Amino acid sequence: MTIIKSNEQKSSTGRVRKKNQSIILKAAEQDFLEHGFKGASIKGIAERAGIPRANVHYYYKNKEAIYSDILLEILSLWDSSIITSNEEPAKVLGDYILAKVMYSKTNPEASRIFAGEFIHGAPRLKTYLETSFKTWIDEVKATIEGWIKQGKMDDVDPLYLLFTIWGATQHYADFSPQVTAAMGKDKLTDEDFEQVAKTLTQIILKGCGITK
Amino acid sequence: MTIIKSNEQKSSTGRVRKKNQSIILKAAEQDFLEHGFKGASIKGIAERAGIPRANVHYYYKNKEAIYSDILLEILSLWDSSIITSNEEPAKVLGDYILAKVMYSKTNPEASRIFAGEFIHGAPRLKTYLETSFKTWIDEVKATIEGWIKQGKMDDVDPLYLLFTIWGATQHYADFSPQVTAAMGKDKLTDEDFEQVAKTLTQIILKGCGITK
DNA sequence: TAATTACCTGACACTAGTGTCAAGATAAAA
DNA sequence: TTTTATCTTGACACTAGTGTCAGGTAATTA
Repeated sequence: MTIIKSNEQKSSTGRVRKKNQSIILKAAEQDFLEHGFKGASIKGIAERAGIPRANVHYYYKNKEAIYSDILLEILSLWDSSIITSNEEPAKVLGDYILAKVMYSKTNPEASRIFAGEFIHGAPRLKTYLETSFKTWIDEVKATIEGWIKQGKMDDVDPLYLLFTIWGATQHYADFSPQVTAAMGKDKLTDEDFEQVAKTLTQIILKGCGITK
Repeated sequence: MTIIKSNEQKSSTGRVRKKNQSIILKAAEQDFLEHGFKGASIKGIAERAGIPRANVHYYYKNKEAIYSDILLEILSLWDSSIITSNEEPAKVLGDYILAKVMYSKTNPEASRIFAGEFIHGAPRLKTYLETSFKTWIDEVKATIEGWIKQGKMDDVDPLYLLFTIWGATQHYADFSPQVTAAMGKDKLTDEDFEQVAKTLTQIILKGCGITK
């Protein structure tokens, strides 16, 4: 399997197909989340989805095909929060941090599946990392380097800055049990997430010497 | 399985036992790393270790028992980097960030297994999170709150600060394929890690208003 | 060096999971 | 309302993985 292409559905009007695929994908996401790719099973997914296993096989050749569909959707979501270069650093980075925190709040499952992929060596993301990801990175890097040259912020390695933002924001989704244990609550509230974004923005902007 | 206690070896002089357990654990760590807990198999571990499966069963009742041993060792490592309260914030936090970055460099496998545990809901860490972890957190929280009261740093939620440090430092181990892809190299060098620690310390200390 | 204890492993009897297929049921199009 | 394409599912024939045990071999200890 090599991401990028997928969704090679048997041509059809869809409808029943669409509904069932969605049920299967939802069940699969849960199973992958709990057990990881290797640990998840079509059997388990079928049971969770409440349909016979053979029916899952009717829509998806195998586990890889299901996972591929899920990963593809996650990637499109992940990429979409883009840094635009026309605004001031404070605005751009602030927006980006907020978007990332909200992503952790709204799509913790996606974040975790994505993280799991990296933890296990990202065997299915090689091409993605070499293509669209690399392009995106290079653009952002150039933008930030521009800011530094213009004296709009301290001389901070753009990549380390990005990694810091990613690590700090994704942490709330990926390490959720640790976070909630530390905070002594079952679940973070909307206000908690807002506060996280605010604090993080404050630390990082100030830490990079961005005043305005 | 409920962490905390383990290592209930059949009493013995050890030696052959010790050697073999170490071989098994090393192989198991790799297998867990690649496939996650559920995805790893005793069969796979035995093959990787180069011994018959029945021999693995001689030392370990089942997969849980192996995993338990590994997790226990990781936890002891993780806890050990402690924040001491007698020094100035700049020194304490700087040391802590450095220690965390170096942990990511030296023990990426441990970091990833630990992360995997959280991603999959941390079913085996519940007691840990409620006991030693919680105690540690509360102490550190008090220390940082003390610094804030003394005006040694900005009013930043201690927990959010900690999460930021964890997320940012662990990122280099847990998301290693993403990091290397972004940086365009196969592996981070010692200098890279030093630079990471330096940059991170700079951002976070300055970001929290710690000047000295 | 004999006796005891620790270690090793092939073989067995499972359970879990996979992928395919044929025959029927539903839905859509003609 | 046929006819045709889509969908459904039990059943089959696998492969992968588990845990135990008996009868050995190698180490230790007396």
